[in-house]
Amino acid sequence: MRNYIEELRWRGLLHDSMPGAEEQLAKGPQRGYIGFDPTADSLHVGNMVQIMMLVHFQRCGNTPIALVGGATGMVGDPSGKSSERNLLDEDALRHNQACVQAQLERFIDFTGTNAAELVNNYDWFKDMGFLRFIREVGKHITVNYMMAKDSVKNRLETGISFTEFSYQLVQGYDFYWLYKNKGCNLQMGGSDQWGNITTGTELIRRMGGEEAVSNPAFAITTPLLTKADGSKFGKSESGNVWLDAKRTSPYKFYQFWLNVGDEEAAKCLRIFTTWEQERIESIERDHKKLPHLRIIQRELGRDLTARIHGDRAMNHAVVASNVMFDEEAVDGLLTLSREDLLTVFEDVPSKEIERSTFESGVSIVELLCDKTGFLASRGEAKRALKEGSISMNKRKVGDGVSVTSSDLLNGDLLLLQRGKKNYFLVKVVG
RNA sequence: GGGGAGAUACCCAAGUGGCCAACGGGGGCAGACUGUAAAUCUGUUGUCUCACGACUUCACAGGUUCGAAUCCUGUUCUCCCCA
Repeated sequence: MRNYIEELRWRGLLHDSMPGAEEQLAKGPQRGYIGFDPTADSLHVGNMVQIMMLVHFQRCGNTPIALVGGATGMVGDPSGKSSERNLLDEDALRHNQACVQAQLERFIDFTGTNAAELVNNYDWFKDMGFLRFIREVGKHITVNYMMAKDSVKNRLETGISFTEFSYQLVQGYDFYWLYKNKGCNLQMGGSDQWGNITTGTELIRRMGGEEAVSNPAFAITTPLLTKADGSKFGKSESGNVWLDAKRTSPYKFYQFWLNVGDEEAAKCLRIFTTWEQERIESIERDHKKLPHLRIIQRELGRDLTARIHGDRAMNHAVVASNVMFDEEAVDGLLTLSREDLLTVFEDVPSKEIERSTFESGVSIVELLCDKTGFLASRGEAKRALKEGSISMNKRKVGDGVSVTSSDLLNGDLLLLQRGKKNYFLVKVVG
C-alpha cells in the first residue's frame, strides 16, 4: 500500500501536518474528511486541490469523507475574508449541495471496499438548539483560544459578527461529530484552514475523553496554489473556472489548462493528475526540450478535461483549439462539414442573418457592427480593420471589402474573427 | 452649526475662457516578436462620416459670453478642519 504522506510530499501537496499524523496513517487505513462550501452550485478549479487530496487519500487505501457544508455555509467562514459575508437561504444551499455532490462523484469512488462517503453537516446541526450547542460544545473552548486564531484576529479591527466568530466552533464540532460517529480522525484542507481544523482537534481532545488520548485526531494542510505572479490560481480573465459545463464550457476549461504558465504547469501535473512520478518527470523532460510545444499544458488539459467532461467533450475541445489557433488548420476549416463546424464553434457567439443580406453583398463594416453586433460601433469596426485585426474565415480582410454568398463556408456559415481569440459565427438562414 | 477643499472618460489624474474629444499614467483592445506565454516595441481607446467635418461629453440644472470642462447662480454628493 502506498504511503499517503509520502505521496503528498513528492506531489507538493503537503504544507503542514500535526505531529503523529504520519505514524497514525502508517498504522493502517484511516478515515479522513475535507469540507466543501456550498456557496455555488458548482465547484471550481480552486477546489480541485482538495478534491485531489481525497482522491489520493482513497488511492492509498483510506476512506475519504467529503463533507458538504450545509450548516457551515449558512454561517460563513471568516478565514481570508475582509468583510462579513451574506448568508444563503436554505433552498439555495440545498440546491448547491446536490450539485456539488454530483461533481464529487466524478472523482471519488463511492462504491467498493473503501467507498467514500458523503455527509452534510446540516444533518447534525439542524436539530441542534442554540442552548444545547453552547452548553455541550462552547463550554470546552475558551474565547481566548478562539480570539488567538488569525482568521479572528485579522477581523478585530474592522469588526466581526458573533456568527462568523462562532464559525470555527461549528466546523470544530463537525470534526468531533465525524470522529465520534464515523471514526474519522483526520481532517485535511488548505493551509488557511489550519486554525479551524485545530479548533476541531482541540475540541476532540477535550470532549473525547479516554478515547481521544489513545486515538487522537490530526490535521493535514495543503499549500495554497498561486500563479507565478502571486495572483490566485484557478481564475481566468472571465472569472472562476468552474467544473460545471454550463458555467465553463469544456473548450474554455481545456483552454484554461493550456494557458497555464510553465512554472505552475509542472506543479499542476503533480497535483492534479494521478500519474506516477516517473511518467510526470518524463513529460517534464520532453517539455523542457521543446518548450514551445507546451507538452505539459496539453497533457494537463487533456487529462483534466476528459476526467471532468468525458473523452468526447475533451476531443471536441482539442479539435476546436487546433482549428482556432493552428495557422495550418486554415485549409482544414474549409473542408470541415457543417456539423463539425458547428461543433467546433459551439462556444463562439453567433447570430442568424437572412440570406438575402449577402445576395448583393454587404460591407464588412456593416456586417461586423450593425448586422452582428460583434463589434460595438462602426468606428470600432473600421479601426479594427485598419489595424489589420479582422479575419474572415481565418483570412485577414481590410476595409472596403464586400461580403457575398460566395464567401460563405458550406453555403451558410461565416467565421468572423478579431485578433487571435475573438470569434463570431454568422449563420445564414432563409 | 461654522470654515475649507473637491466632483473630468474604465481607473488615477492634468487642464482654470478659444490651440480641448480634452496632456500623462494605468487598464482594455489590436499589430510585431513569440510558445494561444512572459518581457519588449508599435498602434488604438466618445458616436456618426471614405473624408472635410458634424454631433454628444468634464456631477446636475440654469446663466454670462461671439465662444465655457474652465466664469456666475442654484442643487446634489464626497472629503478635511473648528464647535
